[in-house]
Amino acid sequence: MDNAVRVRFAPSPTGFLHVGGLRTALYNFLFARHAGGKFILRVEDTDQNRKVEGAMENLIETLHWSGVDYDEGPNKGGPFGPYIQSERVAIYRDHARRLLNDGNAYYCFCSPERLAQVRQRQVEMKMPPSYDRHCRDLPREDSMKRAAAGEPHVVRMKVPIGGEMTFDDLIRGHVTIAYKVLDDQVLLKSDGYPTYHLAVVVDDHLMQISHVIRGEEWISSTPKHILLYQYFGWSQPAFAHLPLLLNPDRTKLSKRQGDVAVEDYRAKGYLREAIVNFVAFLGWNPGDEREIFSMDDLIKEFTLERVGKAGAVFNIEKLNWLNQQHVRRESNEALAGTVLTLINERGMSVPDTSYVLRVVALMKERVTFVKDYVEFGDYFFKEPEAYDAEGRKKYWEPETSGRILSLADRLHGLDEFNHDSIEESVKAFAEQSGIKPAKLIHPTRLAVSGRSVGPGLYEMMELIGREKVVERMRRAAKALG
RNA sequence: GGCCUUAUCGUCUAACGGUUUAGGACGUAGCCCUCUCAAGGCUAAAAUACGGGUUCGAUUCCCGUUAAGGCUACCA
Repeated sequence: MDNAVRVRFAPSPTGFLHVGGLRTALYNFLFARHAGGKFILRVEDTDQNRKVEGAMENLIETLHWSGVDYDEGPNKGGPFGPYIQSERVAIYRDHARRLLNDGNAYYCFCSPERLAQVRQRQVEMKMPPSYDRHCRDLPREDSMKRAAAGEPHVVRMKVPIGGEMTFDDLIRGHVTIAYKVLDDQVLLKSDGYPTYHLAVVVDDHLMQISHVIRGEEWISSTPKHILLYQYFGWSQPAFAHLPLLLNPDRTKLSKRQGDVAVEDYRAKGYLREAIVNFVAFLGWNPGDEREIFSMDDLIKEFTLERVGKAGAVFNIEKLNWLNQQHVRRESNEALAGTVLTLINERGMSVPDTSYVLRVVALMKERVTFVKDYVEFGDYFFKEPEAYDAEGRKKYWEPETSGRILSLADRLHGLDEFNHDSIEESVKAFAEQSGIKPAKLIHPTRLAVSGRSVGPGLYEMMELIGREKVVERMRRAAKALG
C-alpha cells in the first residue's frame, strides 16, 4: 500500500478559513476521496507570533460545516500524529541535527541587525537581496561549540552554489529554478521552532503524503523542499500547485474587496452546497456543460488534470445563482426546518409545520437564500405592518377601498375557500364591476401581504386562510382609504 | 529590481493543430409566458493581449513583447 493516496490541507491558524483555503482543502479532499485515499488536516502553527487563540477550532468547525471532513488530524487522531506542528518540535530538531551532521545545514549566528544591514546594502547596490552566507563556512567544531554554549543561532540549509533544479508539477509541467536565486533558507529559528520549509518536508514524509496539492505561492520554494528530500534520502511526493483566487481587479483575493472568510458567507445564508460547488469551479470544470454539482458528484468527477493554470476571480453573482439552484434542489422538509428556525429567531409564528411546508413549496422558485422566505414572505408568518409605497401609488386608486371591502365580503361568504373559488370570485366580481381582474388582484395582494410582489395571489390567499385574508383586506381598505 | 508562473466574451470557462460563423454558464438587454415578482422558453450584444515564427493549417506548439500575479522573512 505504499502507493496509496494520502494528501493534506495544512493551514496556519492565524484567523478564519479563507475561501482560497477552502478551495485548497476541497481539492485535496476531492482528490483523496476520488482515489479512495486519505485526507489529513495538519495545523502549521510554528510561528508563535502569528498564533491566534481559537483559530484552529474555528477552522475545524468551518471545514466540518463545509462537508470537507478529514480522516486524520487534530481532535481526531490517526497513526501519524500529533497533527499540530507545535507539538512536534522535537521531531524537527532531530531532523535539523541530522542535516547538520551530514553537512547539509549549518549554524548561523548572524544577528537580525546584521542581516538587515546586508539586505539594505544589497538593495542600495540594486542587487537581489539574499543572505550572504557569512556563516556557511565557519569551522564545524567552532560553531558546534558556540551553539552548545548557548549563543543565539538559527540553522540554515545549504543550497548548492551553482546549477539548477527542475521538478515536475502535475498542473504546470516542468518548472526550472536556478540555485543561485535560492537563499540558504532558515530551517530552525532561534526560538527552536522550525520554519515552514523544514516542518512541511519532515511532516509530509513522516505522514506519508503522496501528493502535495497547495497554492501557487509555494511554487518558488518547492526546489528547497525537494533539496531537503534529497538531503534526507527520502523519495519526494508529487507536487501540484493550484492557481490563485483573485479580487475583481485581479489582485490576490483579499479583505477590503468583499468577504473572504467562509464563515462570512455562511452567516449571509449561503448554503454549504453552493459554496463548495462554486469554489470547486474556480479553477476546475468537468469538461462538459454541467454546472450544478453535489459533493458526491464532485468526488466522482474531480481530477487534477482538469485543473486550470490561471487565477480565477471570485464572482459573487455566480455564487448567488448557484445558491438559488441548490436551494431548489433541497427538499421541502429540509428547507422548512431552516425556515422554522428563522421564524422563531425573528419572533414570528406559524400554525403548524405543514403550513411552513406549504409556504416553502409556494416560494421555492422565487428565493435565492433560505432567509428570503422570512424576508420576502414575512406576511405568511405575521400581520403586515406597512404597505409597499410603490405598490400603493401604482395600484391603489380612490375607488379601490370600496371594491376591496366588497370583495372581502364575497370571500367571507364563500362556501369553499381555496384558490379556485377565490379566483372565480375575483373574476366574477371584476366582470360585474366592469373592470379588469388586475384592478382587483394587485390591490388585494397589497392588502393581504403588504407587498406588491410575491407568489400567485390565489394560492397565497388560500394558504394564509380566509379569516386572516378577509381581516387584512378590511384593515387595508380602512388604512389606505 | 531578480526569479517563477499565468494570459479565450465583463466574470467562470470549453476547445487537448483541422469537425469552429470559437461552445456553455453567470451577469446584461430584448421578446414570449403572465395577476406582480420570480422561474421557464427564445433571441441579442460580448473573447482567443500584441508581434514574430513552426505548419498545408494555429485559441491550441515555439520565441519575444506587454500585462497581471506569486516569491524574493528567524510568515505561512
